[in-house]
Amino acid sequence: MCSTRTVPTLDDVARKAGVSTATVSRCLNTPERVVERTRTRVMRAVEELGYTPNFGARVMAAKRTFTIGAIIPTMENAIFARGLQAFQEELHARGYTLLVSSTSYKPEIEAEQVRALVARGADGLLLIGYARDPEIYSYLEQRDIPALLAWAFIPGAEPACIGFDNRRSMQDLANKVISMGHRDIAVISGIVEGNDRAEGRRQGIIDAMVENGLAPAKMPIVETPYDIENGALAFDQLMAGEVRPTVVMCGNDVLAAGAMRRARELGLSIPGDISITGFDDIELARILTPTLTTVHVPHREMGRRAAAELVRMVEQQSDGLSEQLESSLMLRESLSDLN
Amino acid sequence: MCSTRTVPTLDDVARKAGVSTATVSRCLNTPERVVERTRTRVMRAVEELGYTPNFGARVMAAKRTFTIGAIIPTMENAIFARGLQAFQEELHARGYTLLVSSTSYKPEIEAEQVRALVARGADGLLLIGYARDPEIYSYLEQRDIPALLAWAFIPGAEPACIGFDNRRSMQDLANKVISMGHRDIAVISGIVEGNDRAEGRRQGIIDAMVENGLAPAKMPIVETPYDIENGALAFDQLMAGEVRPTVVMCGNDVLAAGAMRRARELGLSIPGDISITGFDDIELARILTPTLTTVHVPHREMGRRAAAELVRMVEQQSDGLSEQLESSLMLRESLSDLN
DNA sequence: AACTCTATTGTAAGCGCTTACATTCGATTC
DNA sequence: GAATCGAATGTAAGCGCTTACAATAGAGTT
Repeated sequence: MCSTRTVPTLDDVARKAGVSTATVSRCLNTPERVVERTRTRVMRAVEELGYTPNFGARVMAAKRTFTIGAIIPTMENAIFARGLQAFQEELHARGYTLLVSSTSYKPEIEAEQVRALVARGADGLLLIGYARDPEIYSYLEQRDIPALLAWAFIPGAEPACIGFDNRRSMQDLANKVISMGHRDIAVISGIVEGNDRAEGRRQGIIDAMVENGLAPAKMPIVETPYDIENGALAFDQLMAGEVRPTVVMCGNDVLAAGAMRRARELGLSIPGDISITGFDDIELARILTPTLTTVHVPHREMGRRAAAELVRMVEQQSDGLSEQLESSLMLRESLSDLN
Repeated sequence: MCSTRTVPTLDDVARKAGVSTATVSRCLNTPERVVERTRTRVMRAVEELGYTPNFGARVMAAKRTFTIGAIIPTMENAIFARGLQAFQEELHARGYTLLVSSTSYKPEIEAEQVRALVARGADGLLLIGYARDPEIYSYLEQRDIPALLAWAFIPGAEPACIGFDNRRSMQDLANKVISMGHRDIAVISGIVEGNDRAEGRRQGIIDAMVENGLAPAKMPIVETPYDIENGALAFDQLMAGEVRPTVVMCGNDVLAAGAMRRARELGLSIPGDISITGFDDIELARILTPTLTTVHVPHREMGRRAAAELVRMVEQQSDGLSEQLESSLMLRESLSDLN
């Protein structure tokens, strides 16, 4: 009750309970190896002192923390939020704590964050996508820290990944768009450098064009950071081009929302004057007017599975098993059928 | 290059550079106390070995981590995202690392997360709002860990807070609504228990009614967790009531988005048939159709200032100075003037 | 040249915990 | 009652780092 302002240690507990520090430690870590009578005595001392183990010391001595780290490009938009929430819930259910940190899409910060998390004792790491400084991978390998990649899928890749094929998914959507009679496609892509997901999505559109005998070289592409405002700006640029596209395919829903806002501001009707598509199927997609045609990604599922697999890796029950999830097309109002 | 699979320690570096461990430690922590010639030699050894300090050991010996922890109710919606991003950026600029963890709005998890973060060496903590188990506060006090509360403002409160007056802000909006001729107000509130912000906002509406001679007792209120789907459901409930409201005031923008979606699904025009208001002014508010009338909260500003103040507290330059930020009304299309 | 004094470096004692190994304790068996 | 054996507990050696204090080296002084 009275705050002594000095943090109790294992020793204090041991002294108070009249046992050795080893016994206290065992009560905390392997209670079944301590006889009930002593255990309750020790636990009472723990309670009364308000003792909490010193984590640093614990890590140093035991090398296990039950902490998983996740490094995401940004917390600012909803793309990762839902998957991460599921990831966290699943980890919690398995007795692990999640610590999250973000890079603001700056690759040079990522290495720093990885070190920070590892240094703070993360038993395993969740990273987004593949593209990153190879030193990060060798660092993790040297430290023997298991890592799992999410939001991407590349068969047979190392480290293991759980996600979907961004390229293929976007290609499916583009095929659909083309089948609906669209020929003049414009693209608002996320920044491709250092972002394999954005790259894959852009490439998927090109694949579809080639597949359908269209010339991808002429296709206008604006590359811009993922946020609403930039989506709007990019839309402006596209409208300033020579050929007015019949559809603007966006690298994600956030860009699409920005594009839609600007279209409306310019007095263009969607999908009457121009169609717009997104990617991710975040909640946004269903509350926009018109509702957004996009690619649905099973974020929660991905988060949950990633948690399960990463825990398995940390506990040495798996070397990292990649898993591909299926995305699906969500055809909604923002895409018109020209046929 | 060749991974030895054994992590180098201070000792290894010292041996390789032909100096004592103390000198290596000094090179890393107080380089100005080491003469240049030795320093470069040591640094080369560090490089070649790929040495990174063991954090646990460091914390244990030095008791400083340059880590700040933040515990937020959820990562899943955008309410905290922007402020947190700003918080993180500002911390980074000051040489601190941010670790985030979320409670999924479950109060009982919060204590656990606080311990987890403190145990992992957080020098200071950012928490959201006031309402929480008092034990958390006494725990932090005992450990002497500075904490700062954000997203709320209560003058003279302890610990210090940086935020805005939720109650007063919502009252301002409600006054505006009433001044536009609305008398039949319905409310979709967030869960009030354990959430002082939701509580304050709801209360602010009541204040305004009283102030304007309306009877708050008759006002229909639905209380529901903050998410789009629940906003939609709550809207249904409200529409099933006896008196059809002319306006639905929502506890935040996310609930408002859900309400708007459902209104549209029911064929109601906004604001023709019914007005809707939100709170927070997240990006969503401007891309909804119609655009959402809401209360603008300076999230980035709040994040930045919180970071600055918390660092000051951690570095003992402040005992925690509360700061009130101003919110402002954003009058947009979703609210109609009945006059 | 002998002597101060300061800047640099080294020595070694922890920080709080886990765990291998040693010891003790009881119960069981003969 | 002595011997045996497994379970419970204690002892103590680290884990990798920081830092107070001690030792040493150089630079100035006289």
